[in-house]
Amino acid sequence: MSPDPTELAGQVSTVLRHLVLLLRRTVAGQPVTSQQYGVLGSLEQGARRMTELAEEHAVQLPTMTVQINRLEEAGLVARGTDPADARVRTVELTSEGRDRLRAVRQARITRLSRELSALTEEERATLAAALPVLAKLGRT
Amino acid sequence: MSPDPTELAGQVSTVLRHLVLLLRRTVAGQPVTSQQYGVLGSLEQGARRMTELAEEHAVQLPTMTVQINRLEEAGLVARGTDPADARVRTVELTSEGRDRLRAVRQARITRLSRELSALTEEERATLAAALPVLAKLGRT
DNA sequence: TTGGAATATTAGCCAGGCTAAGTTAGTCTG
DNA sequence: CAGACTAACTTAGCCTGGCTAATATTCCAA
Repeated sequence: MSPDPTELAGQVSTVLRHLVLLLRRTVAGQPVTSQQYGVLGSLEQGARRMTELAEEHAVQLPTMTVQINRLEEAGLVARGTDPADARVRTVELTSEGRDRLRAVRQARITRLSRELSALTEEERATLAAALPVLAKLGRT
Repeated sequence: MSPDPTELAGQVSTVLRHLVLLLRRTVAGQPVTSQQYGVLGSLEQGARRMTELAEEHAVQLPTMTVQINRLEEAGLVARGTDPADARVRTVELTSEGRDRLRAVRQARITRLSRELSALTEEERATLAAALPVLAKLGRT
């Protein structure tokens, strides 16, 4: 009813605050942290190089190095090399990493589904309609 | 068109990932961190006690103690006492803290407004309609 | 009046950011 | 083709922001 950008921005801020707190509660104490989960997700389609991962996660390269170190120690990913360029290190899922990714994703979707089941059909439709709009934000 | 909870959950996950990354980019390098901003926001209506703040931010008490220490050192909040109970410490905004809060909030809303202006009127309406639904999530 | 509960703080740990500096490998130029 | 620059990554050292466990203090109730 009131698509004035400034007023809407205030409302979005409020809801965002709610969602951020919700996420924090949801994420605490999982078998992988949400950052690790995100990185594992990036590897699902195959090996990636460090720079790609860092860029995709909006993080500096050294930060990603540390993340991958931890995932490697945990046996969830393995480093490799690029035969065409000896400078680049590749990273890929181990089978254990793939299993873990699947399990965590399943748990997340289950939890979210439960939340969404508590909504009415109409509310879900409203939410579904808004998703493409949310996906557009920040692409500017 | 497809408000099946499980399928919707998958889509929500994807969008959530996008929004989290967007937030991270947006928040980096601000004059106060987003946590500090959140705490300052909690103090806007007046003094609060430590336990209240910790609960509201879904954080353990020691974590809040450290946060408040930093904000106090920065001169943005001041600790006080409750005359009725000597165990409790209260926290309130200094005038500098209030100014800072206002400025950061203004900057955030401006940035968000700019994002939202790039959408069509219809997209904004769709988004506005979904906000109450998003606000309901996690209240289960 | 004493013992347990409530409120905070301190100390010490870990994850996850950052920059600066170092290493190794590719590339380009004179 | 040698030397310099660039690119890809890692290491080191710092900060924020979580956590638990241990400590003061203060309150309250038996």
